[in-house]
Parts: sequence; C-alpha cells; structure tokens
Amino acid sequence: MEQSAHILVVDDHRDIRELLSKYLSKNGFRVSDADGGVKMRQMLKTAAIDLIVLDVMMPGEDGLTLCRYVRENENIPVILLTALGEETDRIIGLEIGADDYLTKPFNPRELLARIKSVLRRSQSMPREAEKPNEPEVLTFDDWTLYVHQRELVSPDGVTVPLSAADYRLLVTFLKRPTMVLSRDQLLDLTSGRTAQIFDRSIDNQVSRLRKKIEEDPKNPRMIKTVRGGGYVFTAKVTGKVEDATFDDVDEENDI
Amino acid sequence: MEQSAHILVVDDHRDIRELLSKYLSKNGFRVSDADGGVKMRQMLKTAAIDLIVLDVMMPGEDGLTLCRYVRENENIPVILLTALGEETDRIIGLEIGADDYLTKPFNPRELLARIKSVLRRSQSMPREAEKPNEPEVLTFDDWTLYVHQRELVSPDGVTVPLSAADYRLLVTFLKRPTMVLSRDQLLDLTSGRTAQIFDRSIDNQVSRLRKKIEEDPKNPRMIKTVRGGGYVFTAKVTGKVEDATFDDVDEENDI
DNA sequence: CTCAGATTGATACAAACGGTTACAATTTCC
DNA sequence: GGAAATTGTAACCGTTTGTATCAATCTGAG
Repeated sequence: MEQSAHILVVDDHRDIRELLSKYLSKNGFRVSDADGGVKMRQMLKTAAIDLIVLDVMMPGEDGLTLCRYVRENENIPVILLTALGEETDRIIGLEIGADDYLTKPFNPRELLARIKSVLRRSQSMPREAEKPNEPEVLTFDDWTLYVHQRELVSPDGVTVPLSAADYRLLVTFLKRPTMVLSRDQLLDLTSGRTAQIFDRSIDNQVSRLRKKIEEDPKNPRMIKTVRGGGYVFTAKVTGKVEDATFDDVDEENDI
Repeated sequence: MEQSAHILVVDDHRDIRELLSKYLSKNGFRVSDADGGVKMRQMLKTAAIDLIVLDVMMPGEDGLTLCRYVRENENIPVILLTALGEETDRIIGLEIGADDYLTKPFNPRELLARIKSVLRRSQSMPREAEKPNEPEVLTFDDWTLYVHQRELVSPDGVTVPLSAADYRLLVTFLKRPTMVLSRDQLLDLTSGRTAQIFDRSIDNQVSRLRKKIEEDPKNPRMIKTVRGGGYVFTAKVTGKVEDATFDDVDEENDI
C-alpha cells in the first residue's frame, strides 16, 4: 500500500538544500525544502511530511529549537545534521527527541540509510499516534465533528455517516480554514499521494463531501472553489480540547 | 502451539541493533528494535513483545531505569547487556529484576541460548500473570469490563459472555482507545501471530465483537473501521486500579 | 458581445476493500 | 467419547473510491 515518503529538508544553505533534494528525489522520495523555521512551519501546515532532515546550525531559530518545536507540536521523526562531531550535540539531540543524527560532512548514502531506517521504525508504529495538543471537537457553522469518534453531527443533531475519505478531507479543511489549498496539497494531506496528470480524485471527493454537508451543494457556502487555485474552507471553525482520557496522559507533572 | 516469539532489542547504537536484529531474525524470531526509552515504550504499547534485550549503557534513561520500568509495568522478561564485567552490575541487574544478563563483548550464539532459556522458563509460568499496576475494571460508554474476572457487563447490567478471542480483542482496544490499529498489529496483539496474505480473521473477530457490544452492529459507534488502515476504538475509556483512578503507564515518579 | 479553450461539477463505472454468512477444523466441556 | 462452542477460511455481496467522460461554467481575446 505504500506511497513514497515525503521528506522535508530544512537548511539555510541553498546549495545543500538543492543537493539533498536532488539526491533524495532520485532515490524515490518526494522532497520539499525550507530555508528556516518560518518556511518549515508553513510546510508542516500545508503538506503531509513523513520525516524532517534538519540542520542544527542555522541563523535565527537554530535546529535544536526547531527540533523541540516539532517534537512538541507534531508527530514526525527528525534527523539532525550537525557540523560538530561532538558528543554533547548528539546527546542533546537525542534528548530533545531527534530520531537520529548525522555529522557533517557526511556521505549522502549514509543519510539515505538513516532515513530508511527511521521510516521503517516509525511506520511500524501506529501512524496516527495523535499530535500533541489536538482539539477533539471541532465546530463549524452549526455542525460538530467529534474527531476521535469520527462522528459528524448536523445542525439538526443528526449524525451524518462519513466515509474514511470524507473524514480525512473534512479534517484537513477544518484544520486550515480560510486557507486556499491546491489539489496537490489536498491530495498529499488526505492520502499522502502525489497527483497524477489529470488527477481529478480530489474534485470528486470534494463533490461527495459537499453533498453531505452543504445545504445546497450547487451553491456551496463552506467549501468554496478557487478557480485555478484549489479549494477553501470558509466557515468559522472553533476547536475544543476536551478532558484527556487516560490514553493521552503524557504528563509527568503532579496534578 | 507456539508462534515464534517477538523480541525487542533496545540499544542506542544502530550497528548493534541491526546486528542483533539480523541475527535473531535469521534464527527464527520476530524482532523489533528501539533506540531508547521513548521508542521502547511505544513499541510495548503497539506490539506483543515476548522478551526484551536491553543495553545498560545508554544516554538519557539508562538500561537499569528502563529495566525497572518494565518490571513495574509489564510482565515481560528482560535480558540485560552490560559493557562492564562487574559483579556490581550483575547484582544490581538481578535485583532490579532482569531475568538474565550478558557482558559485552559477547557471542551472538550465547545470547541466543540465553533468550531460549529465558523464554522456556517464562513460558512454563502462567503466561498472562497480569501486568503489575493494571486496572482491574475498565469502563467505556456505559459498559464495564472486570478484567480479572473476564466479565463484561452491559449498560443494562446484563453480563455478556465473551469468548477468549472476544476478550483479548476487546482488551486490546480498551488499552488503546483512539489509536488506529492495523490488522497486522491487532493480530500480533491478540494472538501473537503474523498475518498471512488474505488473512481476514481479524475482520471476522471484529464483526463478532461488534455484534456483542454495538447497539447497531451495522453502524458501529465504538469500533470504527478505517478503510485502508485498520480499526479504531473511539469510545472514552476510564480505568480503575482497585479504588485509585487509573493513570497510564507513562509515569515513573514515585507516588 | 461572442466564441474558444480551460477549468470545474456531475455521473457512470470498475476495481479494491470490508462485512457477513456458512462451514470446517479445533477445542472445550460434560 | 460426543455435543457444543469457538475460531480460522472461503465465498458472496454491498460500499467506497479512483478514473473516464461529458456537460456546465468561467475567462479572456478579438
């Protein structure tokens, strides 16, 4: 069932970004890059990233800071690139939660091996190990989506059955309201796939979802089409983080 | 009756992990690995591990700490790998509850022998000697499962008979609510088996369990299907240990 | 304003996937 | 030892979802 993994390379040097992108693409991965924290966060929001390759030495927010950020806000494995071969860096990196690290200069083949190894590991785990701090209930217009229960309740209080694809698409939209998402982005975010030429599956999926949640699917009010751009979810979305059930107690603070 | 045992190798050095994994696989075991405590805990949560091979010297949480954790929270035999040939380590290790230990460098064949010996020993004991600190009563929706008694009571107060497979599957779900579990994972967690191609036994088991606990088995509310992914248990689960409320297994602070 | 090309929506269809039933093999329990 | 229950396998069928196709709509050039 596996699609090629989507890797995000974060480094402030363009030459390194391009080198790595080229090399990894050639080896069958889908690759995006970012020149710093801002771009990285943006990418995380608009693409389904499977693994991040992150340079430690960067102006502005450094790699360790970003690594910690990823650890706290996403559930994506990180491989750190460090210029110093120092043990301290390694230890800090692993403590902060990097999944592996590599000291520069390194052989691209080595990086490739590490990436494959980390992916193998992370895929043997439940892919949806829940991002930390995710809301469990999302409301929009007068609709309510119970995220964990995968249950959508209409303004009338009726539960509307959602297929797996409906659900994924809806969640994708709800997490990014007012953001115009291209078909490519939507495909990546919902299924982790890359669009074929003439790929219309997203159009179709949108059409199906509209039939379920739009009052008048011919004149959609929530999922608007942006001609030449993609789709936007325009309704106001509010999220609630409910009481934690025992499964997400990652706390070790006293209560 | 035995399926091959599932062994978890915990070591911070990749080369050692890979070496051991390869060697043990070649000798008929199913093997997973972890590079530290975090990954180890994740693996314990998502796979049915029969034995842990644990390196003592590791950055972050060291092997002895992890060994104690396993002893307190799981019922899985541990073999410690120690770099020092010191008597103290051995004593500490055995005091902490390791089932055996090996000093590095060691011959893989030696490890193999110890593993087989420990497994033989642990299997001659009651296999399900219950994890320490496990809740005895689990409630979900308005259902109650008395874990030790293997008794499930419906919202109406009626006791619903569960077969062994029903029980194992239900407990598997109750311990991992909101977590999407693949058929492979479910098969491993419930029966310790590896899926054959076209293995539909889990589908069937889920279907049978749904008939017993879902109000409308055709529109399941608790055990949801994730197309292409597996199944999720979506109801909120609370657990009780005797009379204290149940905190999940992530704690390592004294209470 | 009109028309051609491009873009999007809707429908039809096929392949893949999952639910269910029946049945056989196995175990459990009198 | 035999009946009943359990559990894996196979088969059938409904649903889901991607692709193809055609109609509707939009855009911009003339």
